[in-house]
Amino acid sequence: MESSEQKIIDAAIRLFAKKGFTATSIRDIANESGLASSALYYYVNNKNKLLRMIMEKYLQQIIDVANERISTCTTPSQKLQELVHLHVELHGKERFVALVVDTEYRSLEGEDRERIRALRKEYEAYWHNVLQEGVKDSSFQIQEVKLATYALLEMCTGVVHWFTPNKEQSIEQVGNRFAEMALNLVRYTPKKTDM
Amino acid sequence: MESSEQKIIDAAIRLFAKKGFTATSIRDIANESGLASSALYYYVNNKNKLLRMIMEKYLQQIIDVANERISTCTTPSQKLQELVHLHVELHGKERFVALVVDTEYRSLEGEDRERIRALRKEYEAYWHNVLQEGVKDSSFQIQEVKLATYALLEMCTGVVHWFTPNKEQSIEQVGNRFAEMALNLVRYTPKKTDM
DNA sequence: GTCTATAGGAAGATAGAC
DNA sequence: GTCTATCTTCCTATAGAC
Repeated sequence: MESSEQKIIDAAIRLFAKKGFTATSIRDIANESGLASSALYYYVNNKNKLLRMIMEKYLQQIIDVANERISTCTTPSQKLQELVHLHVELHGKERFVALVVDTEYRSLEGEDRERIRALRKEYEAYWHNVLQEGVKDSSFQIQEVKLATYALLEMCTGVVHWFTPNKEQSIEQVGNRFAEMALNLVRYTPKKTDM
Repeated sequence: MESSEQKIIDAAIRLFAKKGFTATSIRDIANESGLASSALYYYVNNKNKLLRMIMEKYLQQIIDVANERISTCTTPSQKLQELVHLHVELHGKERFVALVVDTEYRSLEGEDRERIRALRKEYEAYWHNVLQEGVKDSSFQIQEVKLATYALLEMCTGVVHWFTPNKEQSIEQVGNRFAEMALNLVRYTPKKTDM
């Protein structure tokens, strides 16, 4: 049994992803979730808070999982592969919410915007630190860590724009290929102690 | 002396990039370009045609330049570097219009959408073909050309999301680094005849 | 070409009944 | 919790004067 609140959130994610935040009206969300438009205000302060709530939950989730996955790894190359797999698979499996998080930042204002910005920075720091670590122990050869961070993040985020679930290729397979490409990009060379 | 039509287009690009297509009203564009809102309809059928016009012009431009640049190259690695430079620099220099082209596809409908889709496919084909060529002559080692195409395109397009003009790093320098990373990603190994 | 004025509809949000 | 009804504001687009 799904709660009305969950129905509203799910409907909002679908519609925000398809039409965009601004193009989606409160009435649209109400229709999609089978309620009157006024009923939404029982659960949500306003449309902007609904967007913030969706983005915040998703970002907190990916941060938590990233943290957990990395903590079990010993080498930078393992960590990078974990990050790529997580990011790619989440963007392939939860495409709607990922699309909303990636494209609707500009629809936020003031405090909401700052909060989401902070979470993004926090997540990006994981990637940056892993690359830095790999440069320090010479398993990666990167000219500019910041540029490589952006390049890798954008490459993996982009999955959301072209991947559609199909039987020819699973998102896990895409994750494998992307992890390989990521290691190539940072010029990974295994250390003797890794083998 | 700038024409009213050009003022309208420039204002629309700025506003679409900043607030998004749907969140930008005809009145916003009119204010930004110093005209009454009704004056816009003298030049433009409606808001949707304005978006199509902007996207079409930009895409046709990048296709034409890509075609021209590639035609003077002899090896796949040269071609790939040219494509990366062009894409990165255009996304760094014309950030507003690039952002509109990259994020407002979903605001198009019907024939407009199909037209822009066709142009995107046409442009992506250049990248795909260059990678395929490199695989054939063994200068690139790629597992799946299609995935590598998407990875590279998204990585280069992403520049628009984080680059801001500054004196520490020019967009040309970013282009150089990205070209290096692209060659790493495809496992480029120079052939004897290249040297 | 550009204006003022306005038609006609849809938006976000609230009031108050049940 | 959920509804119907409604307020106010903003939207796209057009009419018609200059």
